[in-house]
Amino acid sequence: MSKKQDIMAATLDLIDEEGLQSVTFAKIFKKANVGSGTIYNYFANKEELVNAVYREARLLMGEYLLKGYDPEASLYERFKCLQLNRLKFGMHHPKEFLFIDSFSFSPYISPELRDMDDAQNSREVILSLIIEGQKQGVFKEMDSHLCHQLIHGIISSILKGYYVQKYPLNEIQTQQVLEASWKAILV
Amino acid sequence: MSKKQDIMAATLDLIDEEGLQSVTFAKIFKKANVGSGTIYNYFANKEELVNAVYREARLLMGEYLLKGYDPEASLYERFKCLQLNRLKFGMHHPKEFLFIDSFSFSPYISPELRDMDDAQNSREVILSLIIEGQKQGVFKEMDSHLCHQLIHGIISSILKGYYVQKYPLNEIQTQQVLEASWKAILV
Amino acid sequence: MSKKQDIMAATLDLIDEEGLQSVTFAKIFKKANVGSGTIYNYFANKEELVNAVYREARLLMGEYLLKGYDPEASLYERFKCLQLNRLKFGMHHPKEFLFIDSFSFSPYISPELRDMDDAQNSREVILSLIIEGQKQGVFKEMDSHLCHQLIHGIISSILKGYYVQKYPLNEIQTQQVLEASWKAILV
Amino acid sequence: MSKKQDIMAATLDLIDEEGLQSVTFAKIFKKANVGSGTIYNYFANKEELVNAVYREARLLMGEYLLKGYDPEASLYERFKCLQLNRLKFGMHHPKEFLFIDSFSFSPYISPELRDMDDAQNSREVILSLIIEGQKQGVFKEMDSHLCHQLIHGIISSILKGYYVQKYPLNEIQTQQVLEASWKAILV
DNA sequence: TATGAATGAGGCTTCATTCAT
DNA sequence: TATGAATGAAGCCTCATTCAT
Repeated sequence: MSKKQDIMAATLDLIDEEGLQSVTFAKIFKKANVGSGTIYNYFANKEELVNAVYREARLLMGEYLLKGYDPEASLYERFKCLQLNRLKFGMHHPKEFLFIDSFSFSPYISPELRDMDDAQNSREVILSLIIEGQKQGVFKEMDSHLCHQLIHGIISSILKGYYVQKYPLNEIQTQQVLEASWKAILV
Repeated sequence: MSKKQDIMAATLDLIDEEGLQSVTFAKIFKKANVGSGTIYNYFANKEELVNAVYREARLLMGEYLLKGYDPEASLYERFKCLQLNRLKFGMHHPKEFLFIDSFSFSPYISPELRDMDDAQNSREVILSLIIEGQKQGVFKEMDSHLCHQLIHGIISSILKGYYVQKYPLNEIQTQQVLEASWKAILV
Repeated sequence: MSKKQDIMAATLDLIDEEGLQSVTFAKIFKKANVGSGTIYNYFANKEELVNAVYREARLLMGEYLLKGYDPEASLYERFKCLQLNRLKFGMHHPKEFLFIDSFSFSPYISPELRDMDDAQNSREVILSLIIEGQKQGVFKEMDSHLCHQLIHGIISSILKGYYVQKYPLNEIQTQQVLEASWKAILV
Repeated sequence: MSKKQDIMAATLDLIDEEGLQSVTFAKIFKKANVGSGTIYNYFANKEELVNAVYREARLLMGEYLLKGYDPEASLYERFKCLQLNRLKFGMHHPKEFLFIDSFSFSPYISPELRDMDDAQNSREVILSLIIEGQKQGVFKEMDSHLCHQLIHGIISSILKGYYVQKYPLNEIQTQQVLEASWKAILV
């Protein structure tokens, strides 16, 4: 692994372990096993480092969200695929998920980055699906962004409870969550 | 207003405006109009101050959540009351809501405080209501904490979108959100 | 002496001893016997500190240059007074003189400060005197700024040689220098 | 041009543009178009580099000062030649002149180097000339080093004013300056 | 109780220097 | 000889905290 990747991985680990506010360069250098000046060969300052870590996490998530998405499948199948992908992403990449969730609206993250297109523009896919479902009379008529926020929020919230081990998230709970988010927006 | 309250109010304002990570004592002193030593008459250190602000916000929320709650009302009425109270609290106290939401799982907040009982123990009320609904066969059988997290998460997520003005939250949207959270957990 | 004055005195001493480029905060704090943060109660940063030291030195010099100046005295008396004052200032305040001489054109000193009026505007007095002498046909006709630079430069140069003990500067040498600068610009 | 010369030229340019205190190796490497390690093939460290640049400037000046010097010419002619050479050197090699002037008494330059003999020992020539003039009763009796410093100082000072465009230095001003320095030391 | 000058540990960053290629 | 990624000592500066008033 390159020094640059070492540094970024150590940064994400530390953010997850202690929160961004307590991540210092000293901790990063120690964990990444690099000299204190090495980071400046790759990042102009701390903010750029954090933004780079954020960008990488977003790219990873963007890839993940559309895994196995079949535009020809039924509305229900497509909905479940998107929601499951998001849930699985959070379960398999907790550090990335929490970092994105916490800092998307932090002043530490530059606005352009926050609004970056995910790898394959998953947001657009989900919004289209919502509008399609509403046109078919399957989903309740409401502001599409409100609807998006709603089903997205269910996944986020469930993941946060899972992280602190409020409950397990096995196959059965996973299905319950997907069902709940589907039913929430039905007519 | 007492100096203590001045300090706590200034702290919450600053956290809301700039994020906890960039709140310094110097800014608090300036905004609260007190001398730099004054705080130590009330709080042993910065962590205690932040925890006190957190505790106050939680107490305020706890009060709010059970406003107008009638234990004799129907399951549906009681559910709607609790969800609406949470939503209204977030709308009327955005600083408090966001602070609680962001820092409930932060290492900055002591664990005992995070798990504190609200003023009138609103969490217990909600959990009881969930279990009651499940026993009646109205709510789907699932882990009650999962269920709680689910309906709580819908409100939180909707509020965050509202704060960044993704959509309005008038009477009609409010009803849609309450309906969605109700339908999400029906059998 | 106040902390602020301690800091400024230590800074000037260090500049004299080691040159501005090697003056570090650590050295200043040690020599001034103050904590490392104390300086920021008085100066926003290192540049402001150095500029403040420069301003003080300029004010001191400005006062000195017009000491005992009698506008009614003869041209020769007035010329000697100004030149002697400059020489005496350099002999009695070598640190201030060298600092001003070295850094007046350094980017470290802000342009407004460099062009500040001395206490009683000694530069104007000298220039007037030069022009007056030229009108009387005593001084050679030449650009007044060139003439000013010439007689000023003699003093500066003589002082620098004195500082490194190339020669003594007793009463006799002093008179020789004043005579030389007077004769240099006669018709 | 060799890499070594590239490095030295870049260093002198940068010292002239920004002052020694802000010249970093990174800037030198960039301007000289060499790799960051290359310098260490030629100079053990930064101080040696700066001293080498200083030595080169001094050699260049030493050569210049005795250009066209005719030991057989009259005292006046020889004096004018030496003074004019110094003035012309400063006008044609401002970077070298200022660097020498600023750092001759800086702790950055090693004492041996500061007192180095110029290529053809111009200092000795000037001192001899002064003593000769005094013996002839043309120059005023005074410490020869004081006298040397005096006429040298006039040239230095005039050049510094010229660099900041206080006045032009055409044929007429040049002659005025030479005359002034001659008259300054006459009996 | 209220103040704010003083403190110093620790933060981020720079930059001369090394060393493997 | 030429390179530049890596280094870490040391620089400047911030800020929570103390203490004399």
